Amino acid sequence: MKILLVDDEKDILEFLKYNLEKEGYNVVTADNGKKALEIAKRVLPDLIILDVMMPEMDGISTCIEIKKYPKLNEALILFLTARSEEYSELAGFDAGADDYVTKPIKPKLLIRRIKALLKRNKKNDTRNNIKISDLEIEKERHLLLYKGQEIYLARKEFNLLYYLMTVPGKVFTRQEILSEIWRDAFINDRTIDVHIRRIREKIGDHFIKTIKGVGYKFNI
Amino acid sequence: MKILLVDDEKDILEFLKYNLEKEGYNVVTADNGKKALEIAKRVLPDLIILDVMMPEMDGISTCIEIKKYPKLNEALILFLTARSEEYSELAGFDAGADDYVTKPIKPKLLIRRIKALLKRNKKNDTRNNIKISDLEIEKERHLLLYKGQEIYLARKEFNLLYYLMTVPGKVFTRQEILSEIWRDAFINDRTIDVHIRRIREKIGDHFIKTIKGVGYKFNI
DNA sequence: AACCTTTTCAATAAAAGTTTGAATTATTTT
DNA sequence: AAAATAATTCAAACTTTTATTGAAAAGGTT
Repeated sequence: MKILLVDDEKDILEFLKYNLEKEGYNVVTADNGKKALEIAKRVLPDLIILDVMMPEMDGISTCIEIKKYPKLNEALILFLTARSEEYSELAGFDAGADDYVTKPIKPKLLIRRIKALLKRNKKNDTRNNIKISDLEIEKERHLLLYKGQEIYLARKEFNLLYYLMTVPGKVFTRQEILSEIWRDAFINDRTIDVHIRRIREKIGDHFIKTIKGVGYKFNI
Repeated sequence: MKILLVDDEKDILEFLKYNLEKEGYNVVTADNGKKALEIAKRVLPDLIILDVMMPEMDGISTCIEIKKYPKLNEALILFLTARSEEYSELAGFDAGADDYVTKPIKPKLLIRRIKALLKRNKKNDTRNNIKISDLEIEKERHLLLYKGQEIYLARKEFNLLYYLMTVPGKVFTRQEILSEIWRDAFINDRTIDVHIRRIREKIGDHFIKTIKGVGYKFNI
């Protein structure tokens, strides 16, 4: 989870960076709006934390600029505002903010808000999509793309491949596969083989590797 | 995101306020139509949730009054209605409602609807029109244009197609379709098929794709 | 009330997806 | 190398899901 943190005060930048990284977030910083924009375009952060009050380009203008970039359109925006700047709340939401936190910032509160934001957004997130080399799977659209080509997979096939791809390289035992894809149904062991074969027929043999006596894995 | 919540019952007011704030919304409340109007003018909420049944000024009248204020024109309106008040659905939409939820209110459902509303409004802000290749749907005019040709769809058909088109490519499960289009009615599963068929009859087969065992999607 | 449209239901047909067992092949163990 | 174990393949059998239909019910209009 990548966060871009933008504030003109070095102290705040450091302080927040420290606290966010402690939580396991991947943090990059910028000390003005222009740099923020540059970095954002390159890094494509999931969340951008913007101080509203900044010299030159303020947070709101920065936000508006950011929103002009299609690739950054999905990024969440969180504003930091001083208590007094009431106006900014409104202007900020107009500019496309998803939340705001007032200064002085309490790290715990900020982190709680961030978590809430990310959670709220999880569904529309591309985390449901998995791309490994030239194979891409989009859960929501029930779509498998191999070299850009759409390939249709039946439900069980789709779920099975998706499952294997969630942790590429990991060997999934038959037992694991069974309890994830078939839940509590009792099925013949051959059924898994057959589904694996079907998938292989469609995407080729090299993606799914059999580890005899152990299970199957998605080859990286 | 600011929400104005209007209901004459204190309990409901509190209950909903609590649930909405837990979701991170900014909630103000009013216990009658007049106060609601005053507060709305001052606060300019993004969404106003109105109980239809209220003493003095009911929800629909309040809605009409609200809509008279240009600054509040963009505010989304969601009605709370008792199951029995059949009339209110139509009257509500006429008054400018964007959605309604029937009592007794399940907070989770309400929140889902709110999210859908806010999202819908953010994305296709141009009056809820969707255009995909040569198919164009105009919500407000209840109009479907295929290659410029007007095609008439019955209400359920229209809503269903519209729903599928809100997120082109996404597979909507029967469950999702049911809870969006039929809300809390109990209908036979085949009913969905029948509506899909009727839509296909009118616009051709290639637009709506069946993903067996999963649901339907609007093909991009 | 008569008429028309829309929506739903229920029965059947069709299609697609899933599972199985037997024969075969591959791999590991003894 | 033979035996044992595990995986693959195939086609047939089976299940589930969706499509289609016509008729009935519900809603709305004139």
